Amino acid sequence: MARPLSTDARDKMIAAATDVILDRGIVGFTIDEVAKRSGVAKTTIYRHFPETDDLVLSAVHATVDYAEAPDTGSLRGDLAEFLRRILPNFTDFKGRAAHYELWAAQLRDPSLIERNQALFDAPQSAIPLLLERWQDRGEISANIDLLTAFEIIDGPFALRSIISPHSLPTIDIDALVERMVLQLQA
Amino acid sequence: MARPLSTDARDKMIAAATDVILDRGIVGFTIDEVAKRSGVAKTTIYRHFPETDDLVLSAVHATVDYAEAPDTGSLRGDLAEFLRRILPNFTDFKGRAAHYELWAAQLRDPSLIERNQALFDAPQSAIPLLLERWQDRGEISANIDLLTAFEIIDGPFALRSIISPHSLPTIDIDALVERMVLQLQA
Amino acid sequence: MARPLSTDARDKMIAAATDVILDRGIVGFTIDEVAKRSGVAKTTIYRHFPETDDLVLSAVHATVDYAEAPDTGSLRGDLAEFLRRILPNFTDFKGRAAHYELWAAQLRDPSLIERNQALFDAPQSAIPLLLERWQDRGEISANIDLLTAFEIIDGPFALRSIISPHSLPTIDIDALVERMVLQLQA
Amino acid sequence: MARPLSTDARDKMIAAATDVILDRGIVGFTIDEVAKRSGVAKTTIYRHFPETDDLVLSAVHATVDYAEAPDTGSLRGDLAEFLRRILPNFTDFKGRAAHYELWAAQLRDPSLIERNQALFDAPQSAIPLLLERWQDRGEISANIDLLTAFEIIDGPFALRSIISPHSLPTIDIDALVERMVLQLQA
DNA sequence: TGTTAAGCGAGACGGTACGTCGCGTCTTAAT
DNA sequence: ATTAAGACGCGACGTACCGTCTCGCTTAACA
Repeated sequence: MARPLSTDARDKMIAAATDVILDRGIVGFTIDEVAKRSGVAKTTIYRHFPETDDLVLSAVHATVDYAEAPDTGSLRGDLAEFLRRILPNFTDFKGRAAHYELWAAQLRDPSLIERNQALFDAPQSAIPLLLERWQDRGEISANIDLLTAFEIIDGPFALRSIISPHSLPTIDIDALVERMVLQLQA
Repeated sequence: MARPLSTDARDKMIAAATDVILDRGIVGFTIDEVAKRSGVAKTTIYRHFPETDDLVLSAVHATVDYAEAPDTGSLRGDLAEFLRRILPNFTDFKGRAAHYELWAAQLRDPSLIERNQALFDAPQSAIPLLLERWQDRGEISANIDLLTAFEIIDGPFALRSIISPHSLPTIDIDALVERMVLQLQA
Repeated sequence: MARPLSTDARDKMIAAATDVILDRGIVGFTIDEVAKRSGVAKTTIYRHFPETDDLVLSAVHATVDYAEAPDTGSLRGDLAEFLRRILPNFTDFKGRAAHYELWAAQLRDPSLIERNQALFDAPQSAIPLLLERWQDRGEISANIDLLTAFEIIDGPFALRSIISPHSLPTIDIDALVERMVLQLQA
Repeated sequence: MARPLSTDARDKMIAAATDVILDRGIVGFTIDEVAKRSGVAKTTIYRHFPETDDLVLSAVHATVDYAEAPDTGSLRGDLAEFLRRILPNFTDFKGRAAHYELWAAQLRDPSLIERNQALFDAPQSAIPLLLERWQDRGEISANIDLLTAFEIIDGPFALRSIISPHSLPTIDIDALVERMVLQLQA
C-alpha cells in the first residue's frame, strides 16, 4: 500500500559503493561516503541494507568477472582455458582487490557465506558444469564430488592468495593442470 | 641516558590485546579497549606499536597453535599426522577465529606478509622441514619447490575455509593424503 | 465537488496531539508520533495543519481550563475568587505544563500571539468582563485600560512562573488582592 | 593527573554558542553549528557541557546586560532609573531575544532555575540591594519580602513579555512607578 | 649520588563515522 | 480526491575510536 523501495536509489548506491571499495578497500568503506557519492540519503541506504555487509557484497559482486565454463573438447584444454580465465581475478588490481575483500569478509564472518549463497550460485556454476561434462565424457573419476573439485581447482589460488599473493602472476598453468588431472582421474 | 621501554607494560598490552581479539574479533579490536583492559596508557601503546597491525599480529600469533613437523617414518604417516595437527586451527572456534583474522588482514593488506615475515618464519618451518626430509628419503619428487608444497598441503584448507568452512570438520584426511601423495610424487 | 477534509481525522489527530504533549511536553512533540498514535497519515496532518504550531496550540488549548468571570458582588470577592480559579493553571502539573509551553512558544515566536489570537479571545474574555463590571459599579478607576488590568492581575503569576515557580502554591491570595485593589483604585 | 579541560576551548564554544543563539534563537540552536563556528570538536563540547542547556545558559547569560542598582536618593527616582535601565533587555532585539529565550527555557524546564541559580545570583542582586536601602531609609514597608519585591517590580515586564511583547516600547514608566510605590508602601 | 631525559598513567583535544530520529515532501494503492 | 502507509533527501543527534597532545609523577642511565 505504501511506496516501494526505489530501484533507482538502489542502483545509485550500489554503483557508489563499488566505487568506494575500489578506491579505499573494504577497510575504508564508509556509509557516509557512499551517501555522499551517490546522492542517496544515509537513511535510505540503511532502509535498503540494514546490514552494511549486504551492501558491500552486492557491490563487490558487481566487480568480479566470473568465468564461464569453456568447452575445448578435452579435460586438459578445458582446465587450462578455465584457469586462464579466472587468473585475472587474482592478479589484476581491480579484480583482485574485490575478490580478496570478499574473501576477507567471509573469513571474518562465515555466516556471510550462507546469507549470500544466492550471490554465488550463478558465478560458481562453471565448475559444476565442467565437472558434469568431464564425468559424462568419462575423462575423470565418477566419485569426485563438487567440493572436492573446488578444492582441486581453486585450492591453489586460495592458498597463494593468502600466503604469497605476489607469486600469482608467475603461476605455471601447465604444471598446475597436470597436478589437477592426476587428482581428478584418481 | 633515558629510561627504556618497559617490557612489563608491553606484556600487559599484548595480553589485553589477545583478550580483546578473542572477545570481539579483529573487527571490534580497539586501542582504547586494550588501554582500558591492560591499564596501560594509550600513549604508551603507540610508543611500543606505532602500527596497530603490529600489535594485532603479535597478539594473534600468541593464540595460534602452530603444528610441529611429525616424524612417523613414512610419507603417508607424516602427512596424515601433520594434517591432524593443523586441523584444529581451522575448526576450533578460538584457533579458527585467530587464524582467519590473520588471513583476512593479509588479504586486505599484502604488505603485512612481508612486514611480518618474522612472525611466520618459525611456525611455517614445519613444511620446509618435512619437504626436505621426504626428498632426502627419496619419497617425493626432487623438483617440488616450497611454494608448490604449501599449495598442495595447505591449499585444500585455504579453499574450504573460504568457500565452505562448515565442511572442515568432516574433511576426509585419508583421501586428502592420497591426493597429496599423487601430486608430491609426480 | 471534491471530498472535504475529514473532521473525523482532525479530531483523532488533536486527541493524539494532546496526548503526546501531556506525555512528552512540547519539547518531545513530534508529527510522526501523532501520526503513529492517531492512525492518521502524516500527509493528512500536514493538509490540516500546514504549520505545526497550529496543531500544537489547538491541542494545548484543549488542556487549559480557562477561568470564567465570577460575580460575587464585590471587587475584593471577585478578585479573590478569580485568582482561586486561575491558580491551578499555574500549579497543577497538567495545566501548568500546557500553560507554560504556550507561553514559552509565544516568547520564542511572538508572531504566534497574533496568528492565534482567536484561540485566546474567548479564554481571555474574563478579565475584560470583570474590568467593565467593576468600572460600571464604580469600584475602580475609570482610566485603567485592559492591558494595565492584565498587568495588575496576571503579572504576579507571570513573574513567579518565570523566576520562582515552586513558590506559586504558597501564594498569599489575600495580600495579593489588597495590592491589586490599591492599583486598580488609584 | 590528566590534562585539564581547556579554558581556551571553553571560551571559544561559549562565544560561538552566543553567536548561534542570537542568529537562530534557542530553537535552531545546534551543537553541530557551535562546533562548526567555534572550531571546537563536538566531543569536546559534550565533555564540557554534557547537558546542552548548560551551554545555552552560559551563553545567554553572557548576552544579558543586567542593570546595577541606581542610587538617586529617592524611592521614585531609584525606581524610574532602574526601570529605564532594565527596559532595553525587553525591547532591544538582541537583549530581548536572549532574555526571552532564557525565560522560555525555564518555563519549559523549571529545574533549570535551581540548577543554574548561581548564574542569577549576581545579576539579581540589584533588587535585594534596592529593597534593603529603601527599607533602611524608611521609604517602604518593612514587611515587603524579596519575592514580593520582584513581583511588584519585574511582574509587569514578565506579563507583557508573555501576552503582549510589542507593547513594551510604549510602556508608561511614570504610571508604573506610581503603582509600584503604592504597593511597596502598603 | 644527584641530575635529567625519557617513560609512565590519565585523559582532553580535533576529527571522522556511526546508526537513529524527526522533518516536510513524495509516491503508491485502496477507498 | 482523500486517505493510510511509508520511502525519500536532509540535517542533527549523542557516542565510539582515532592518533596527538598535555599533564604531573616515576625511574633508570650518566655525570
